[in-house]
Amino acid sequence: MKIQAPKGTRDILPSEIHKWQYVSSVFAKHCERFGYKEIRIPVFEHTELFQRGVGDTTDIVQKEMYTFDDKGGRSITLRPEGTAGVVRSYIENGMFSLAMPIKLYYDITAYRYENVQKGRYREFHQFGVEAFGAVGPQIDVEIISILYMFFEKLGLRQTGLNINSIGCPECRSAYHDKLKDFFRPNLQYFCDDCKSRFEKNPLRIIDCKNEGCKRFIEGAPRLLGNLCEGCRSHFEGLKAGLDNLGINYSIDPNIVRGLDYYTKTVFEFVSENGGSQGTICGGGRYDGLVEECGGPATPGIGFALGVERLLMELDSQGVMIEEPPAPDIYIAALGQRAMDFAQQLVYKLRGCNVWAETDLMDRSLKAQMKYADKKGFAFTIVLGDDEIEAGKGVLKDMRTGDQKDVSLDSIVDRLKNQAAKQL
RNA sequence: GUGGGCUUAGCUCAGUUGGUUAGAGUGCCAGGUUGUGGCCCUGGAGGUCGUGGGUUCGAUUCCCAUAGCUCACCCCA
Repeated sequence: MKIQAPKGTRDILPSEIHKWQYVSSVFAKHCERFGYKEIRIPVFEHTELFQRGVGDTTDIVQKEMYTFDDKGGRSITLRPEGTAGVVRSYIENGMFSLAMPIKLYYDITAYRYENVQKGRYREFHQFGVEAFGAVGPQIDVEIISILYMFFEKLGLRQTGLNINSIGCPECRSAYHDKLKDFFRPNLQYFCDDCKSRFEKNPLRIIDCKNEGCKRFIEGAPRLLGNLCEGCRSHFEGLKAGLDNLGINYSIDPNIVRGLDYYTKTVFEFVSENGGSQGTICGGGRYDGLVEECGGPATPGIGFALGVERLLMELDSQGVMIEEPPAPDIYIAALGQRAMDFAQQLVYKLRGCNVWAETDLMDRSLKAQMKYADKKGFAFTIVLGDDEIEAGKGVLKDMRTGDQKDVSLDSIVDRLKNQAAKQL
C-alpha cells in the first residue's frame, strides 16, 4: 500500500514555495514596523493549557484536539491555535516585568482534527499577533490596523472587516441571565447542543443554525445592546479609533468567536468572494486569559490569520506574486578536463554569490543545454577541450541565442562584480 | 459526527454494450546533430485500471463492502 500524506495535511512544493515565503516575509517585516517581535513557541503543549486557555466548552477542545500521552505518561496536545502557547510563554518567562505593552507576532502551524474541505486542513498555517498589558481601545485599533494595512500592502481589495463586542464577565453574566430568562420558557424545544449551551454558554445558542431552534432565538436580546458602561465606552473608543485612521468596518452583532477566552472586542476579516471558509482572519481581546492560565491579571488582544485562506484570497483576486528569480549561469562541459574545470568554476562563482550550476550526470552537451533551458538559466558557458586549450569559453545568451568568446581567466571576476544578466 | 461527488501512467483524462499484449496528451529519459536548448520527428521507461470479496468460462467494465480523495453541513484560520 502506498503511503500518503495523512488526511488534512499537504506538501508545500518547490513550485509554490515562493508564495509562502513572500507572505511570511511581508508579514514579518510589517509587524516589525509596528514594534512587534517574533516569538516561536512549541508545536505541542500540555493538554491542560488548551483546556483552560481555549475553553472546555469549545468545539476545539471538545472534539478537535490532537491529544496523546507521551512516553512519560503526560497528556500532550498539538497546538490547535497560537494564543494559549504565547500566553503560557508570557507568564513562564516573566514578560510582565518587561516594558509594556508586550508586542509579539508568530508564524506557525496549528492542528485540528476536523473533516477537511476547501480552505480547511488538519495541519494549517497561521500568522498571529498578541499584545499584552494595554487596557484601552487604542491597542485594539493598532491590532486591527496591522491587518488592514497588511492586506493593503499585499494588494488585496474587498476584504471586509466586521467588529463586535461580547462584553466583560460582569456584563456578560448579567446578559446571560437575561438570555436564559428569554430562552427558558421554550428550552424543551431546543436541540441537545443548545440545551447544554444553556448552562455553559447561552451566548452560543444565538449562533445555532438548527431550524427548530431559530424560531425561538428570534427576538433574543443582543449583547451589544446590554453592555456595561465600561464595555460600551470601550467599544465606542474602538469605533472612534478606526474612524480616525480611515479604516472601514461593519458592526456584526453575530460574531461570537468560537474560543471562550474572548472579552469585549472581537473582529474578523472576511472574503467577499463568498466561499464557506470566508473568514480569513479572526481575533479579539482576552482580558481574563493570562490570569486564567496562572499569570498576573493582564489584558491582552490578538488575532490569527489563516495563511491558506490568505493565499486562496490572493489567488482569487488575481494578485500576482513575483516568480522566483531565474538562475544565472550554467557551465556545460564536455570531457573530463572541462568537467573538472567546470566544477572549480561553479565553486568559485557560488563563493561570489552567483547562482551557477554544472552537469552532475555525465550527460551529453545537448542534454546539458536542455537542462539549462528548462531550468531557465539566463546564460550558459560551453567548455570543451578546445576552449580549455585556448583559455576561452563560449558564453551563450539563452534568451537571444547569441554567443561570444570570453576569457576563462577573467570570467569569475566579471560575474562577481556584475549580474550575469548584464554580461 | 452527517451527506453528495470522485478514484485508469508522475500530471490531465479517454476507453471497454464483460473478451487476447489497457490508450492519448503532457512530463521524464534517449536518439535524429560523436560540440549546443527552444520548434519538429523517432524511440524508451512508466499502470497489480484505489483495495478486498462476489457473479461469470472470462471483470478495469456488473454487484457488495471498504479505504482514500474532494465538496458541503456543524464549527473555525
